[in-house]
Amino acid sequence: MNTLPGKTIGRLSEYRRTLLNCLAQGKTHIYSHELANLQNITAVQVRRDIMLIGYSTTLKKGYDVKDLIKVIGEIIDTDDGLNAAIIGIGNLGRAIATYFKGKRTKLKIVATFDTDSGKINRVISGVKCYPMSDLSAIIKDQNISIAILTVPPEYASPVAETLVMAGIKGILNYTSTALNVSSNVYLEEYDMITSLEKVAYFVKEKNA
Amino acid sequence: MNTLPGKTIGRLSEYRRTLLNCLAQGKTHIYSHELANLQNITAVQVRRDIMLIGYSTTLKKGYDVKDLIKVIGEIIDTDDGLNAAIIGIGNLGRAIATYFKGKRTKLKIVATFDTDSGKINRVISGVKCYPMSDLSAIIKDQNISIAILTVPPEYASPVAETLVMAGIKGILNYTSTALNVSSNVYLEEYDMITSLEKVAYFVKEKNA
DNA sequence: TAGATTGTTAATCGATTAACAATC
DNA sequence: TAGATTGTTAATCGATTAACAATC
Repeated sequence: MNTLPGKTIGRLSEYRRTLLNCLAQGKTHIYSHELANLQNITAVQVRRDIMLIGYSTTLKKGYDVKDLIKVIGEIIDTDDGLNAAIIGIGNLGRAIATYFKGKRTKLKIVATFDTDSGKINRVISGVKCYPMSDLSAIIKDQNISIAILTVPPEYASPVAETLVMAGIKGILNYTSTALNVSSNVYLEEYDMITSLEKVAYFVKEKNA
Repeated sequence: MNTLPGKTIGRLSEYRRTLLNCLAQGKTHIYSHELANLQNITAVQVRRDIMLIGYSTTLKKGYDVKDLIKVIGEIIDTDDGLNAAIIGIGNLGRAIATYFKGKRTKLKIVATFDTDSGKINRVISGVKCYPMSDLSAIIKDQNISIAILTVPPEYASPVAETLVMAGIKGILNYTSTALNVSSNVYLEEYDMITSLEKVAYFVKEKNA
C-alpha cells in the first residue's frame, strides 16, 4: 500500500470513530452518504477515501461497519502498537492524557515528563510522571516513538532536540514555537491561538 | 479586501507572533527568507502571503517588522475586538484560558461555562465560570460571538445548537463530535486523537 | 425493470512553487 | 555595476468534485 495523503488519514481516523459509534448503536451497515452526513462531507469523498484503502463491498446495502473498522485499523494502526509520551504535564498535557484513558487503541501513552518536583513520580491522569532529566533514558527504555509536546514555548526547541537525539520518530507540537527537526522525524504542529484567530477572521468576514 | 484563504490567515497569525518575538529582540527589519526559516516554509510563500494582504516595502532591506505587525493586525483583527467564551472548563478549557492570559490581542475570553457546581461562580484560569443554564443569557449580555467548545463529546451537539440559537457567530470545536451548524456560523474543528493517529501513521510509513 | 448505490476516471478547483522582471 | 531581494505571473502539484458506467 502506497503512503496515503495526510488528509485522507485524518478522515479515516474520523470515519473509524464514527463507525464505532454506529456499531455501539447496533448498526451493521452504512451507506456512503450516511457516513458523509455524520462527518459533514460529501459521499463521493467517503467513497474515494475507501477506494484508496482498497476496500469495497459487493452488496449495494452500504459498507459492513465491522469490516470497515477492521480495514481502517489495518491501514492506520501498527500491528504491535506504538508508545507515546507527553512532555510537559500542565493542563493541556492532562487533557490529552485523560482523552486517551479507556480508549482502546494501538497507541499507548506510557509516560509523561515535567520539571515540577511536585509532579514527578506521581501518576497524573493515569500516567506516571518522570523528571525531564530522565527523558532520553526512558524514551529508549520504554521504546517510545511519539512525543506530544506541551511545554512552555521557550523550552520547545531544546526539548525537541533532546527528543530527536533520543530517537523519537514523530512529534506532535502543541507549543507556539515552530520547530525545525531533521526530515526523518515526522512533525505535526497545531496552535490553538492561530485557530482561534482564524475563527475570529472568518466571523468578521461573514458579517462584513 | 477580498476574503483570504484560510491557510493564508493561519500563516499570517503565525507570522505576527514570530514578528512580535523579533521585535522584542530588537530586530527592526526582516527578510522574507528569514521569516520563512523561522516558520519552516519557503520565502516565496511568505512573499506571496504578504502580497495578498497588499503590503509591500520600498527598501530591499526586508520588511519593517513593526509595520508588518500592524498591517497583519488590520487584516485579522476587528477594530473593536471580539468576545469569546469557553464552554466546558475542564483541563482543555483551562489550558486555553491560561494560554490567553496576558496575551494582548483583540480577542478576549470573557466567560466560561460548566455544569459542575464546584466551579460555578469561581474565577478559573482568570475567567469567571457561569452555570451552563445561563449560556444564552450571558452570550447575549456580554456580546460573545465566538465559542470554544470543550465539553464531553455527548454534549457537543445540543450545546452547539444552544450556542447557535443564542447568536454565536463562530465555533471552535475541540470535541470529537463532528458538528452540523447553519452555514452562517463559521465552524472550525480540531481533534487531538486524529492528529495523534496521523502522526502514528506517518511514523509507521517512514519506518516501513 | 427503475431506482439507488458504488467505484472510478476525468475535470475542476485551490494552493504551492518555479521562474523571472524590476529594483535597490 | 554585481548581487541580493522583492513582487508577481505562470506552471505545477495535490485535493475535491462532477460525471458516469457498472451493479444490485
